Amino acid sequence: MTAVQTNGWQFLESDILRRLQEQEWIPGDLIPREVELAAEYGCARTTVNRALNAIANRGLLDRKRKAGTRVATHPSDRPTVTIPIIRQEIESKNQLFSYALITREVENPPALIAAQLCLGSNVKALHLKALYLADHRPYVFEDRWINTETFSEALAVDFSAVSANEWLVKNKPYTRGNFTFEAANASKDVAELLGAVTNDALFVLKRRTHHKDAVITVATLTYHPGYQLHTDW
Amino acid sequence: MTAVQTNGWQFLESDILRRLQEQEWIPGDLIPREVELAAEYGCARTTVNRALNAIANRGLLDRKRKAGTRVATHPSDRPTVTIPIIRQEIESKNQLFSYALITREVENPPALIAAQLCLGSNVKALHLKALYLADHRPYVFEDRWINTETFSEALAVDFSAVSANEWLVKNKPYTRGNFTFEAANASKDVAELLGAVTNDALFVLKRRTHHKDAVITVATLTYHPGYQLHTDW
DNA sequence: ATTTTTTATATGTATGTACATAATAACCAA
DNA sequence: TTGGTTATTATGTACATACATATAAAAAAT
Repeated sequence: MTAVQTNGWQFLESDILRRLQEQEWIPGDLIPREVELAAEYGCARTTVNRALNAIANRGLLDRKRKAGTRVATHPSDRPTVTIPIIRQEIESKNQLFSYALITREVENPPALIAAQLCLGSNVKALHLKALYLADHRPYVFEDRWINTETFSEALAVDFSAVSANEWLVKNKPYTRGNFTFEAANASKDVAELLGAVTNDALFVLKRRTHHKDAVITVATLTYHPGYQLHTDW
Repeated sequence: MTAVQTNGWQFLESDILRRLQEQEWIPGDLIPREVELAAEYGCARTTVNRALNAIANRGLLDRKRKAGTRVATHPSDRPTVTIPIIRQEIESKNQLFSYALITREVENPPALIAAQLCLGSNVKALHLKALYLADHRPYVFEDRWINTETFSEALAVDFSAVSANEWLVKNKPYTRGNFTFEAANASKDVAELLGAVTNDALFVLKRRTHHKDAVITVATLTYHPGYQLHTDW
């Protein structure tokens, strides 16, 4: 599947991965030292170092100074789930992307949201509800709160044309945060919006976005029935 | 939040990340060349190379020979969702892990499963159903098919004591495959097993595991109501 | 104008060397 | 034994250097 890399350190990487797969060394085992592998492969220790580090970054090797390099004992699956910008996700399926703002209010968030936004009580925030559509069919419903204390620019933006999702990506890139995936039964309101039946199981993605330690926004994305998030590893 | 790295290339990495966050360069921009950054920071080009590559691996920079290094234009969120071994996941919450095999049959899989296992029609496979418990409460229900053509050793294993999950990790480590996350309404049977109510929205994880291009197993993991998969990035 | 060829150049990779550092292992003292 | 000190050593990092390679941009040819 993966093309052969004739590179050097990349060849080394794939060759050592092969040896791991073939269980030449089993989990917990100490593999040969860098100098030994360098001799075996006829290359510099630097090159071995680079290859082993690449594998260790994937979590398949544990490396410690002086202790040597061991085969990881908990080879937990670490697939990288790429959560795309919604527009990109839809357009990559060759479907027409569209977006509809439902409500835009400046109001007091419920306590839980306020806590997540690190807001004091009785501080208002910007509350957006919007629907993203693929080929005019509901794709995902977004319920978003934006912290206007740390992020007052948002108040000046009319999110009817540009989605908060895209606007934020464009104006506050390179932020961090966290995600939660879960399943939830559709409420009557959400079911109506998504063309679902009340109580349908829906895939829900909650995200909280920071920018330099300040919480910018929390969003709950409720996907249409049947949505699947896919990943290889 | 992140500790300051005094390392060198790691300092460089975090400093360049900072400059990205502060939008010194915006998406699409060409950032200074390696030699220029090396001069600016007073280090070798090798060091800059390492730092920039680390950032590019995260997807925040796009690098091309001769073209230079640009700030990525689609900073899609790429959190690494670590899907732990179930035992580890439970024990890391300081809960008691237990496991119960429900059924173990060698039988003809339904067409869809047969296709996923790359099996011809009328070829039997090993079918396991099991329940994983945390503090004696149902945690996740596993419905697994194992390809006994590519993986005949499994037939000799009695999965009543060791879970297929753990046995596979131990005996066929370093495999690859793919995942699908979705939400599903609980069937009557599954609801009963998981202590849920029929129709409850449950988080479902489907995985297909390969070993050197041969499909080993497909598994559907249905989590207890309220389960959340969490990740930072 | 369009296509092809050439050139310049930024990143990619490899190596030898040197020193730093973490952590085991060996040693010694109580 | 137990506890603490020291020596050893495998990996971590940095640098100078050299050459490879993709490719954008310039030059030449059509």
